Amino acid sequence: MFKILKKHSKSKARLGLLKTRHGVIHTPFFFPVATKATVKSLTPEDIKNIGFEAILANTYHLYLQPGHQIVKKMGGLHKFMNWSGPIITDSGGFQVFSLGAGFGNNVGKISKDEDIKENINRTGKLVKIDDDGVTFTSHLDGSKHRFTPESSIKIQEDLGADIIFNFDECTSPLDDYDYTKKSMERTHQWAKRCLKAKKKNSQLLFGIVQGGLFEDLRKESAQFIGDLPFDGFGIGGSFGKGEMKKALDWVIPYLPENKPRHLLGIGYLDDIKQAVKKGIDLFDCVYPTRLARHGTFLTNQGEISIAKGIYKIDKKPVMKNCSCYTCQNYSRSYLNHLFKAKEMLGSRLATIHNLWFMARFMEKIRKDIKNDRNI
RNA sequence: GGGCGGUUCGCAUAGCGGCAAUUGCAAUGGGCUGUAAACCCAUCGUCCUUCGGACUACGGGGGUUCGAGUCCCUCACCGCCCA
Repeated sequence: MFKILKKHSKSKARLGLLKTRHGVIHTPFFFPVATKATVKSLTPEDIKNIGFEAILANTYHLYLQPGHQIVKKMGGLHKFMNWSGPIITDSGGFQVFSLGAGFGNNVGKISKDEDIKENINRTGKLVKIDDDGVTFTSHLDGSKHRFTPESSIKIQEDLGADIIFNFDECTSPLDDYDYTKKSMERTHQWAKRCLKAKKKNSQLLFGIVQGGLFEDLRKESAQFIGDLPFDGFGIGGSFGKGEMKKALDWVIPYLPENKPRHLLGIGYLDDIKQAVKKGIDLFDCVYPTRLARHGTFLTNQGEISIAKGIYKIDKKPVMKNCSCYTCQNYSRSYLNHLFKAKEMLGSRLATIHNLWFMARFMEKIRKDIKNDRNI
C-alpha cells in the first residue's frame, strides 16, 4: 500500500506512492484541510483542478456537526461532500489541545520565545482528560461529549475516510516534562486500544508519536508507536520554534522505513522542505487556507497582505508568472477591493491561489527528489 | 423674524463639572502551523528615546469655577418646525 519509488541521494527524502481505496497519493504530499468536510470556500472540483489528490477532515468537528451518523446515512464522507479522492481524518486529538491547554492561552503547538511556561491553564475550559478518554464541552453549544480511543475509531469508521488516525493527546509546548511524559504514556495506551478497536480492513490506521519538546520522550514514543502494527505514522504534538528538525532526527530512526510518515499540522514552506529532507512523506496544515481568508497570499517573494493600502491601485497580478486562476484573471487592486469590502469572493480567490502555490511547491519537491536535485 | 436641535481626533458617534476624551468604521503595523479563526492583537492629536513627560485640543470669542466638550452670555455655520 506504500511504495517508495526513489530515495534522494542528497538527503533522507523519498518519493513514494500511497495507495488507498479512493486512489493513489504521490508523496511527499500536502493535504489541504477540510475540517468540516469542506476546504473553506472551494468545491471539490476546485481542489482537484488545483492539483490535489487528497484532503484531510476532522473527526471531532464532524461528530459535533452534522454528526457521524448523518454522514454515515448519507453514504459516507466521500459521497456526502462529493469528493471522490482519498480522505484522511484526524482523530480529534488536536482538539484535546486546541480546546484544552491551548484554549484561551494564546498558544499554538509551536512554542515561541516569549511563551511563559508558568501559569498555564492546563485543562482549559472545554476539555477534561483522564486515562480512559476525554470529556469535551462543545465549543458550539456547551453540551458535553465523551471521546475515547474506541469511540474515535468508531466515528472515523462511520465517516469512512481512507486513512484514519489513532486518538491521541496533542500536548502543549507549555507542558512540562512530567506532564508530557504522563500524557505520552496515556497516548501509547490509547494507541493499542485504537488498534484493537478498529474493525474495518478497508481503512488504513496511522499511529501518532508524541513526546513534546523532550528528546528522550520523543525517542521513547517513536519506538513504542513505531513497533505497533500501524499502517503509517503521524508525528504530532508540540515543537520548539526552530527545533522541529531536531525532533525529526530523534523520531524518524525508530519509524519503519517502508511505511508512510505524516508530520501533523505542519505547513510553513521551509518546515516542509526541512521535514521532507528528514524523511517525511505527508503533511497537512490550515496555514495556506487560513492565510488566504485573512487576505495573505503566498508568493515566491514571501507573503503579501493584499489589503494593504499600497495595493489599492495596482494592475499586476498577485504573483508574477503564476498560472493559477486568480493570478490569470484578477489584479491586486481588485483583490484589495474584495478584502476591504469583505466580499467572500476575496477569500475564495485567495484560497485558490494559495493552494495552487502549495500544490506547485510540493510538485517541485517531488521533481527534485526524482531528479536528485537539492530540495 | 420666532422656536427647537446640532457643531468632539479622516467619517460617524459617546460624553451632562476632574478628560488627551467613548465606541464603530477607516488608516497603519503585527500575528496566524493535525481550523474555537472570512479571524485576532497593537497603534491611531503633536513632539520627546522608554516607564513616563511636554505641548496643543471638543466651531469662534468672552464669562462663572480650584477645575469647563460639559454651566452662562454672545457670534458664526448646519438642520427641522412656525411665521
